[in-house]
Amino acid sequence: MPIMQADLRRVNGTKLLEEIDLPLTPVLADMEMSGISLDLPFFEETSKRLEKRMAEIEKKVYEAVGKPFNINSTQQLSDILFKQLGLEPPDRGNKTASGHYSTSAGVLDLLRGKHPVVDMILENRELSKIKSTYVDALQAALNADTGCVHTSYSQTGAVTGRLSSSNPNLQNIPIRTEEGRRIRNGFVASKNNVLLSVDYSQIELRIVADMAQDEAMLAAFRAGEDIHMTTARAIYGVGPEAVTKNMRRHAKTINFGIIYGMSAFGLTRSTDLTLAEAEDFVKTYFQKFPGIKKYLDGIRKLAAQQGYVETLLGRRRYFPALQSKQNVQLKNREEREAINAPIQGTAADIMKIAMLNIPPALKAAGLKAKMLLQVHDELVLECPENELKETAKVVQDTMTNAFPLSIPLSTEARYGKNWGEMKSI
DNA sequence: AACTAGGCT
DNA sequence: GTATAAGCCTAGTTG
Repeated sequence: MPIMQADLRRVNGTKLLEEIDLPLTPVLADMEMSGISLDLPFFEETSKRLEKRMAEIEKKVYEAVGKPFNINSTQQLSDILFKQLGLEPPDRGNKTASGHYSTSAGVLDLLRGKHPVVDMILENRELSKIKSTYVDALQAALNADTGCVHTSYSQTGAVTGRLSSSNPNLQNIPIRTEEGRRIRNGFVASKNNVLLSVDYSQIELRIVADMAQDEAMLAAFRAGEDIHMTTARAIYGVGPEAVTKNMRRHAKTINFGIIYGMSAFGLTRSTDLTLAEAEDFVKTYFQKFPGIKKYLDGIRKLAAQQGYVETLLGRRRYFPALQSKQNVQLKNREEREAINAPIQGTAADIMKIAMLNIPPALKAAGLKAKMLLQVHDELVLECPENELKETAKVVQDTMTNAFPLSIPLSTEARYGKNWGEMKSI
């Protein structure tokens, strides 16, 4: 840790609220008050179904390893896999701090096919996460008077200026897996209303393009191109027809990597590329987007000189270790943080401005919609069905125009009776 | 309270 | 030589 998290929050916390941050508190208070409706019977049924399935898996696991144990204990599982069953720990046997071999999903994935218990554990892990953190916790958080769950937003919960959400956290509701995504079906619109979700498309990459003033990337966004497709064409040097799914996936990973200050080595960790291939891609990427390269070098230098970086709106984040060359690891880490902070922070600033502007814009248009949730680049609202189109237009316009960059911001809107099954507008 | 794991943008 | 992708919140186990 470069800085104690708590210290940074305290130091910046005062500043954020008093000097820099936007007067968002009443807006957040309204959202917390509104909450979002839960389909309680749905959660009750899901809980039962998962419980039954997990009991089946548990039984099979005990049979497969020859004895019962606590399936939720990573230590017990580690001993069973790597001592009792004699499986070989992959990854040169990296041990956790407690001296056990890791049983993380990444490790288990590499052990697939070596023993039948591995797949069972993986399924159990997924289901147990969903049940404990979501199905059960959300039911417990349901307010009986309102029929809604009411989160708490913190304006100073993230060092970058993002909001955070807790008790319950509604910014990490599953979506990636099929079973997880189903949880969203339990978040429903209240009577006669629909949910409307509007998110910014690739806002962070647009911010990078704007800050770096990289001509090629700006041009791609101006032309309304699929940016990952454009990147794939650039790094592979092929035409649009020749871009395969895999090429686009690699390009997407690189684009994300840029935002996080990732290295070529990091690329090999999240793709199937070899180090040589990854290095080659990064080199080509910077040749095709020279403005990005210049920008990244510039922000590293600036952060070291000043000891801080700023978002487009002047939100600062300090990096005390960056100026001393003592600890290389710490310095590298702060360097990555210094690259990410203005990007993530500017996106947060823009979203906050939009959230300030939306309620008055809705009011001026005579619309009844209410903002319910914010998930960093997404807003979830609720509105009467017959006001859907008009509401979407007001929200999208407000978000698009929240803060002008040298390229337009773009949004996508979806609606539905629940958060899991939404259609494009 | 530390550790491990895993959910999201 | 070593580690290597930013930012969060929550649950279960362990000592």
